[in-house]
Amino acid sequence: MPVAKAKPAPKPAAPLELGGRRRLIEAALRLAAEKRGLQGIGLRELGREAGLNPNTFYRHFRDLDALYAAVVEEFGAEIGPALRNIRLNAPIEQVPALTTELVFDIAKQNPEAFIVGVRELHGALDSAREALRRRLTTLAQEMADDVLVRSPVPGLDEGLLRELARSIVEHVFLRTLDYLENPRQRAALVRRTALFIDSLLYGSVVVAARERAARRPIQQG
Amino acid sequence: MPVAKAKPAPKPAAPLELGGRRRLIEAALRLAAEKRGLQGIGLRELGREAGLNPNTFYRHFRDLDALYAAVVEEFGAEIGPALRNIRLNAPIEQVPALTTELVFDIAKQNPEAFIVGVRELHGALDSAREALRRRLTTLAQEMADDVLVRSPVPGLDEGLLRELARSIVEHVFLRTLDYLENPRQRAALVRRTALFIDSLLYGSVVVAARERAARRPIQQG
DNA sequence: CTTAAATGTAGACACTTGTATGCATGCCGT
DNA sequence: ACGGCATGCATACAAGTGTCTACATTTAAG
Repeated sequence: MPVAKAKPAPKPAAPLELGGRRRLIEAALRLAAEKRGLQGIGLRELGREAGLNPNTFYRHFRDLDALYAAVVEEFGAEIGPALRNIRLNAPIEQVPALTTELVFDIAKQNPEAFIVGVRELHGALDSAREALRRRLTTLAQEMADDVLVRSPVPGLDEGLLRELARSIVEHVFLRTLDYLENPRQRAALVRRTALFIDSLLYGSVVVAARERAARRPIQQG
Repeated sequence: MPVAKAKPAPKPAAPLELGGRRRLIEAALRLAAEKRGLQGIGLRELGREAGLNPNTFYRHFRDLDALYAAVVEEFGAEIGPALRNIRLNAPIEQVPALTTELVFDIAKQNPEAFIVGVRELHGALDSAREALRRRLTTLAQEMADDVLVRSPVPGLDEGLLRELARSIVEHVFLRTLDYLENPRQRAALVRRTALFIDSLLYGSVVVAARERAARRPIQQG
């Protein structure tokens, strides 16, 4: 097997049974997370990282945009059910911390996917932003639904709740980046994130009440 | 003046009095905002965008990291005093909306700086993240100080307030990206952002009260 | 006015890049 | 067993890259 003229960087020890496509996706995650983001990866570099010929790329992906789509598609794909399970079953006052712990656990298991996914949420790739936004919107809608089931609050606008859920989900995912960068601060991050969630939810009740009072100031007794 | 062999892309109409360094910084912002981020820019492409010879880059910057530092340094540099002016002088209930409006106005005047700055807040460049974090931390500390001046709340931990201020500043800056992408949604974004700020601040009072009650449940009468 | 510094440029070099063409091998379906 | 498909590879091409050396022009200081 002829050796490339470039200095032979040791190929990553990818599991033998992984197909080329899988290897390319995981190589892309590694490179994007530690370097310049998805778009900073050349496909020759990608091939090297995957242990494949650069041309093999075109056997699995039409172009780099197709690779980006595949990478982003995986982000946060299976996190929803686990979050809902906690929200619907755990003691209510523990839900913020427990759901944050879960997201942190999953991030720890898939650090590159989280780093890349969260960064691209506001990144330069239109299609990636759209796909990731849909993901977060879905998670937020599920959260709002669960909150209404467990803690029905009369007068709380469902749209408002969904709105705040969207901000909460975004916030928690951003915190995974802080956590991955400083694993020793996990406990503090969980505490602060839970506080954030509590503050936002309790505050929304206060704000809603104030708005109702502003609209009909005489109606209380 | 010899013409480059590459197809002659029209040079941007930069003000004639701008020096080379300034042109390079602004070219970097334009390219980073519309393409692949700071690290996706080659310095030949940068030179073309700035209307300069690629080698001129080395007359102003030691390397690309030095350029990145210069770009990031400018982000949000003068926004603090204007925000404080509003927080300390406007009617309290209007502060969230007015400060959000101000940030949106400044973002509209400097869209590329905001796009690049906010993205790099969680980007791949360690030094950029650090510099931007310091910027946001400073803005958050000023906000917390101003809130304590205008709305002193007995028992509200100052550390907690700073923490939430940090989340608020981050959230507002993220919303500038939404605004720049959809200028027609400005009013809705301002309303929602103001609601977020109110909810977080009011909620923190509720949460603090609940924590005090949990610690000494008998002390109230 | 002169000199030094600042700033811009041309040309060259070695290297990398994305992508095309064609070949090779293994697997799967008939 | 055979043909088609999937998958991997080698080679080549044109273009772009970062950075070097040396020269030129403008500006500023003495």
